Amino acid sequence: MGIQNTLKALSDPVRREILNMLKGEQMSAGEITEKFDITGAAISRHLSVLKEADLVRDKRDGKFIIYELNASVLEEIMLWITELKGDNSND
Amino acid sequence: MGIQNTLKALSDPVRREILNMLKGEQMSAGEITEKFDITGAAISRHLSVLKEADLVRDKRDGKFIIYELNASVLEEIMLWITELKGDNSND
DNA sequence: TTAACATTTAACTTAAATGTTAAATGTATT
DNA sequence: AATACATTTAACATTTAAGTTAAATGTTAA
Repeated sequence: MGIQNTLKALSDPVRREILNMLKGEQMSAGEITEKFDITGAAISRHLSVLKEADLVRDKRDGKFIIYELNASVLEEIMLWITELKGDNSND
Repeated sequence: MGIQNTLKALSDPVRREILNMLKGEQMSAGEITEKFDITGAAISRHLSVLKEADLVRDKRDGKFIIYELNASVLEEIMLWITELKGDNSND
């Protein structure tokens, strides 16, 4: 994990869009794929990058694999940025 | 500009380290280079990526080119993350 | 157990990113 | 003006990332 994986995952626009789609609701890989103009295989790899970064969680539901957002990892990024900005009110 | 450039710039560990070094003080390209095990040319390109993303500003001082942090761009990232996390207290 | 469907994994291609060395640019010094 | 110094830019090699198609895996239903 770590900030490197997280920022790498966030640096791709398709992956950011996926995260945004998962904000409100859980979705299957197929539903996610429908929203893009790239193949399911490509989406699947994007999902695995997001999973690697722990930005999403997945679970199987019958034929489908359902993805949900895990935004808690982003706390670390917030912290890194906050420190960089010199807001050390919590040092 | 935009979130894409910013996150792309942040996704490299050398560039993040540069930003961290610039947190407290301004530094010349040469001083920055000294801290790494890669050539000045490589650092120079990293600096230009950071500049492109408006994460740093530069100015010439005689023979030297001095870099300083511009953390204000990170506000946008904070906002994006905040929205993703569903903290819509400011909608 | 076979067929159909959903998703992932593998093999491959292409494009982009990172590093190197060498040349170019700009400033200072003599 | 010539040399030295600081930095950037160009040309190139290597690695990494993102996409494609095809094969593999896992689940459901006939």
